[in-house]
Amino acid sequence: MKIATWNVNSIKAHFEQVTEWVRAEKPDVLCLQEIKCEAQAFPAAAFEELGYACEVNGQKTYNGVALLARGKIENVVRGLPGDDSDEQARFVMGTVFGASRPVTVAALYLPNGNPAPGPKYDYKLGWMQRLKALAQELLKAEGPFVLAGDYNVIPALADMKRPEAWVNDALWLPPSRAAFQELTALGLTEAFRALHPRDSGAYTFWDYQAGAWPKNNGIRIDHHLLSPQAADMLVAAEIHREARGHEKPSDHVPVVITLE
DNA sequence: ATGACATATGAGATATGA
Repeated sequence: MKIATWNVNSIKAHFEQVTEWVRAEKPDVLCLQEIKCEAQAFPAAAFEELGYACEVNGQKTYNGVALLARGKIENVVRGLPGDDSDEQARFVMGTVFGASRPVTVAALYLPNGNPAPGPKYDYKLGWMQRLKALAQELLKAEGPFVLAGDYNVIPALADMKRPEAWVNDALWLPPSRAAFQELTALGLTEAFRALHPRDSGAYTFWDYQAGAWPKNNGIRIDHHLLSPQAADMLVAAEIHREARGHEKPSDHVPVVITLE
């Protein structure tokens, strides 16, 4: 069972690239971030033709996430629990059935948090605490779940080309990393690093500016966090960096894990 | 240090991104 996550930076702007990739890779589950459209504007029919059910938490202009799966999606949750006043569309979760047993999958778009310090950074850290609370609840069921998406957190030095450029950035500041480590300390496994412990230089985002892509000046911020039961099923984790080389690409590339 | 580049909105310039 292949579970992909991809920040597509507008599904409208990159629709052809995304559907072409889906036809080629045939992920069983696809978590999309920054679709930048409301639910009714999401091209669900095109994905349904490709065999996917779609659950969208949409928003005009900014944010927006979608959970796509071959077959049905049940127990859908839109919005990260814990703050009814949060109107940003950054979370959708559901149960999918492609594997030997049901798997809960969340598509999440964690706040950027810049500039830090400030209210946007406070929002990011609060969001991460709510995500931790959700993970703690999910862990009680002792079943497989995957929290996949754009975390906007650089976990370690090996996950960026130019550490000096990120010293004061919300993606790297100690509280951001500490909150991320609180998630893994619960017992969650970060899939790519677990399978590629020494793979320095593997990135998932390259800025559009200043020739970041040709210089491989990237960062690794798109992750899958797995419950212990999902980690037991993990056999592969790959970054599809070639997607960044297309004409007019998203600034992020797909990351795909395989569970068996 | 700043801005470079890209997207959406809406029709020019601004907000956001990371």
